[in-house]
Amino acid sequence: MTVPHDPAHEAPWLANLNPPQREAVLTTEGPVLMLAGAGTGKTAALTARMAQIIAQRLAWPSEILCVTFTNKAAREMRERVGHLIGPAVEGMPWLGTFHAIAAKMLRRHAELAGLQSNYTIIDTDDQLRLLKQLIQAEGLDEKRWPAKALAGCIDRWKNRGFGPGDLDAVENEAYANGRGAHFYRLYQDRLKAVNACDFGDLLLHMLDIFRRHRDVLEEYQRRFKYIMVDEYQDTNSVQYLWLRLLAQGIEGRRHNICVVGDDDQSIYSWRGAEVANILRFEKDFPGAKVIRLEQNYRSTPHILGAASGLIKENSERLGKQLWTEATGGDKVRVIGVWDAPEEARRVGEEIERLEREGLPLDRIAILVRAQFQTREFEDRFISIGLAYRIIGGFRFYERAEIRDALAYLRIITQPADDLAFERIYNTPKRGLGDKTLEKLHRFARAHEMPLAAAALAMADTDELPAKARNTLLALMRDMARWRDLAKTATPAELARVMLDESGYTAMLQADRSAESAGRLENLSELARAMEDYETLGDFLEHVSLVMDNEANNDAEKVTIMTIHAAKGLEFDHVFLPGWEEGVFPSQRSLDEGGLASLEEERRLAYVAITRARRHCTILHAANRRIYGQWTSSLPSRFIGELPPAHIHSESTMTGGASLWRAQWSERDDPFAHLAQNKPQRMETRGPGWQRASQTTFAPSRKIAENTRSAASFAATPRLDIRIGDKVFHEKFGNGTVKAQEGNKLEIEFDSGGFKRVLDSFVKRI
DNA sequence: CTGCCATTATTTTTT
DNA sequence: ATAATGGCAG
Repeated sequence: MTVPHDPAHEAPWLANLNPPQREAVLTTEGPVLMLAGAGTGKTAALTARMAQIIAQRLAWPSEILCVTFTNKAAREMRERVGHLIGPAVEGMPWLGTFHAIAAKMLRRHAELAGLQSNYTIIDTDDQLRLLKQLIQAEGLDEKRWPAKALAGCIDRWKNRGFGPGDLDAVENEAYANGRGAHFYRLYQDRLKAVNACDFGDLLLHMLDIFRRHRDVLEEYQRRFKYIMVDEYQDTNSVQYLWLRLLAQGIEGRRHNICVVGDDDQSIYSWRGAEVANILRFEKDFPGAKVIRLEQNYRSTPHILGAASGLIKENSERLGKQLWTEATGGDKVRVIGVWDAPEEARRVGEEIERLEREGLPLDRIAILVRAQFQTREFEDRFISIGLAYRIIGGFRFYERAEIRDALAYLRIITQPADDLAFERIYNTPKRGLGDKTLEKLHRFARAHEMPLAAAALAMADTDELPAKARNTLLALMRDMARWRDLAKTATPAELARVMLDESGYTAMLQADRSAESAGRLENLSELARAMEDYETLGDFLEHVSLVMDNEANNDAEKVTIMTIHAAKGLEFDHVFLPGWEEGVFPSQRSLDEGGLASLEEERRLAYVAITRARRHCTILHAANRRIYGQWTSSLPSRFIGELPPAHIHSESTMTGGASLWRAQWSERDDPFAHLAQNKPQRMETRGPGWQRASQTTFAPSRKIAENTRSAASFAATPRLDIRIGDKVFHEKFGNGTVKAQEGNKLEIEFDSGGFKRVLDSFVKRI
């Protein structure tokens, strides 16, 4: 007995929703555009909407298409829907990333794209190698026409939904004087020949199939009664066309598509995302209901005020006014410092203060514009023994040793995978070189067979020197044996055996360099990860689509990452360093993108500020080393655009930021003497200048002091490590423990350095 | 085929 | 400054 509108009998997923959220959840029929500002609970609304559809029996879970951009978002969504409606989510096969869903469809219809259903998804590494071969084979100068440039073009074309035949004259000119389409076609043919496709192909092939095979398209149109898309402002053209085909169609039925996004958080246009997609949604789907989520549940009024004031400078907005019921809170702090080392020092001190006040480190983040900025903080935090983690940079599955191991696995499941063969055929070193590979290629091409088959055939001829022949024969025999083993062993067992018998493990063990211990560790981590998979195919599908690894959530650590990586996250306290012209907004975007990319930088700044829940601290330095060159810099224009009512400025230089700015405009380069390392002239200046110069030129003493303070609230020491032990550190390699104080160790590294590090960062060896 | 030296390019990143 | 790639000599 359901009583409508009676809160006591209301479905649990409707509780705690505000009116617009509720409207978005209850408007299940017809097109819906949900404009959800930062921190306004869009995921809550989206998951509730799914729960509503399923619970009201409007559709089975298998009849809902729900697309996200990242695996993380897909995981979170699945988890939250499961929380609301129970185990029925297990039956949501079409909740996932664009690529995962397209890959799944393509496995079913591979033959329509000229592939077999067990096609390989290649990564950018393989892609680049393949392109290089093509460029070489065509006799092009790779210096003049780099493979990277071609890869970039192809990527762009695929993002826009262009096949080799769809390029106009301008696009065709973009590579090798009008041979763009030619190379694009060669590349596609080559991929087809090795039964592979790249990431872009997953969507492009499916789009092509939908267009050419009405029956396939209609099957999916009938199946998907409801379509939901997260982060719609990030969709590129193929994704848009793909969605539009699926959402349109069937006569007489409502287009039940609901997209969620925020035009102010569109920060991926350089990757092909088209904000225009969200801006024209109402035109694409006439009668669309537009719902604005504007109540922010994350940040304090000052933080929202600062962010809103900044984003107002942009044109081309759909417009939203964020508000909050929260009151109080501190203003956004803007701090000017002398140089980048001081910036890192300052942030380190602030974090130590917060830590003493009881704020867990994992609620603090440092968000930077570009990866290179992380270094300064990393160095500083190592020396004061502050626990941090850097997100981004090298991902697990991108490491060379992991890729090698995966290539071994790929060649087992897919003997025609030439790219995998090339990758491992001389790794570890077997004495096989380019010459032999070239002969294999020639033979393979002549007989239209994969490299592995060519190797087997040539081992029986006199085409190769005896040594190479024997080596190849041995390798092929190994592969045959592993392929046999694959039938009975679990994927993890197979991996361990292969790495062992191929000599790969031995190669790393013999390598005494700093990284080899970590590489071995990574490989056993890989084998461990494989335990979760029944078949090798499942595992390989997983790694090619899910490149992230969510393993290091263990200890409380400060997070350092790029603003891009922080999108969708929130932290109590956020530090935003490097707000200087040329750094943020970045020089490159100012140079090449004009107003549009400046606005994207501003949106990025908006995303950065809105990550903060309670406190936000912006920093800018007067001097910074860029590409090894000391450069003076001006505070970012974005700082000037923050409403004064919501910020509090301070500076380590006399007179604060305003005076510093005034002095800056008086002369061409007041800091030039510093770049030339002449500290003596500093004595004649005011106390602020002295302080700045002192911290710049005599950092060692200060570091020593701070190190003490950091150790004073140290945790308990590790009992398994004592002085004299050999240990391994991810960044510095092997070393010997010279001293132990709390959880800090002093280690003399084999590479020659003497460092203080946290004991949780080292392993005993 | 391997090791060494020189040249070069250094935003953001998912899938 | 720095790391990573590529060419050339041994």
